[in-house]
Amino acid sequence: MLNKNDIIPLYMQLQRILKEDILKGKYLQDELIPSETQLSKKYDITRTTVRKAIANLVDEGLLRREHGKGTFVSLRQVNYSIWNFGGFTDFLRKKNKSPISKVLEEEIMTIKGRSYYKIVRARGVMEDAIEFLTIDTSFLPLDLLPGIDQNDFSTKSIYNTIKKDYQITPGNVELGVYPMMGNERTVEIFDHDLQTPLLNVKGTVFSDTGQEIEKVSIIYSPNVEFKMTTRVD
Amino acid sequence: MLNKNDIIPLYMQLQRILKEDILKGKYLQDELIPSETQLSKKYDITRTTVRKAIANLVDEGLLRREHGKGTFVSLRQVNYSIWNFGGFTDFLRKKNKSPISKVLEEEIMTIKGRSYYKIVRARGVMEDAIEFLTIDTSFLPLDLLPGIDQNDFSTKSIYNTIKKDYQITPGNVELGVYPMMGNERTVEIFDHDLQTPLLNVKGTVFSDTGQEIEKVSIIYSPNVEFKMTTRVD
DNA sequence: TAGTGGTCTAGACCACGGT
DNA sequence: CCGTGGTCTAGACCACTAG
Repeated sequence: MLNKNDIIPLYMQLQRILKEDILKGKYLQDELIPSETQLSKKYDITRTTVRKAIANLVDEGLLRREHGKGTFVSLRQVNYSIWNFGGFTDFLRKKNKSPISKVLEEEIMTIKGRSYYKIVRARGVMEDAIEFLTIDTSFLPLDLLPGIDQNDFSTKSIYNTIKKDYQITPGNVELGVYPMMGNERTVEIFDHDLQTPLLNVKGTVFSDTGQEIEKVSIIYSPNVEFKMTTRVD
Repeated sequence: MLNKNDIIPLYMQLQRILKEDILKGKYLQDELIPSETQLSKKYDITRTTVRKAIANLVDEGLLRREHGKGTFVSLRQVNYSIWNFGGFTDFLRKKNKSPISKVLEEEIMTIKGRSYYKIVRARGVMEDAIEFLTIDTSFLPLDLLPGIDQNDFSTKSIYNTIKKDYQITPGNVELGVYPMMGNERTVEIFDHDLQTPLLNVKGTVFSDTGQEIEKVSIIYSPNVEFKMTTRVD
């Protein structure tokens, strides 16, 4: 039952109950869950509130609605629309996901006489299991960001660290999109078929003063969609 | 204003209006849009309906809500659209190249009760030899663009024809980028290795009145770079 | 025809942010 | 304090699906 005096909104409480029921197997894949009307009576809340709970679970990819038929369990792979760079952590937090980073490599290296901190991370979400969504390789110039290599970026956001500790704000990004074949590492991390081509986005992030803050290469999991909106004239 | 008798839901109509206002620059980055109450009064609909429109735009990443403050434009706008979206012919002309189009397929077909003119073209440049850069598949709705199938698009630009003959101006474009493997056709046209993955951009072009003008799928040659500039905040 | 989800109204009270 | 967004109620009518 729901607690109407709880700080937690009713739709969230219901959402949690439904999610647990689904994950516990009370409702099986492609099975109907109770109708909106039934749920609103059972929990003594309005249909509007039930709909909000269900809408969120549809967004999360746990449920699927079919007009005139009902609401079905639909445990498909989640497709995340990622069309931006800077906000991976924030993007997932807004969706009530728990972002995860795993550091794969770290190195100080010199390119063309300039010293860089190179860090490779697998990034994803923690749900029932860990699902990795991207593999990010970053090159951060040590002259501009001294000591940046002393951070633990398995828990912190690189962008927030640059903003807070160095008072540098990322601005323009130049990026290119390239197709690539998977390799041993991507197969291991994304658990995809070796034949599946992947997307690789390479970019340079500049501060508003025009300084090069970061060079980055992002390999996207096949489960991620790369979408955007723009204009032509 | 909104049309309460339209088949299109009110929240969608409002959503479209707000989206266009944002993309056209009526509201600038980090600027407040009118409050939910103001919008509900202006368009004579309830706050619930306004909220649904805004919620969708927040999901799309065009808006950001802040409790107690208001709703802000939060747009990571792509400044430079893909170089051949909407401007392939003009783009090449400006570079003193000779654009070439070869029609591969043409067909009138019906999708979900709507009639479309489907045209597949290989597009490229004529230098010493012909070099094809993209394979474009366009679906043009015949109810909106009657007689569009009577043109010879091996010499004319689809966009210019739409602008001049139908007085419709392309505006927003929603697009997704996907990696794909080559096939017999791409190998023949681009003369690439079958193992090479390619980029496929799929998009929908809308007019400024929100009508769907074209669905398009573009396969890029390995010789083409897909680049753009954007911003993070 | 009965039941489902899809949309919408006209209210209400609350929590948050800035004055 | 007032205006903002966040939640919720108790209805209503519609469009779709299936028996």
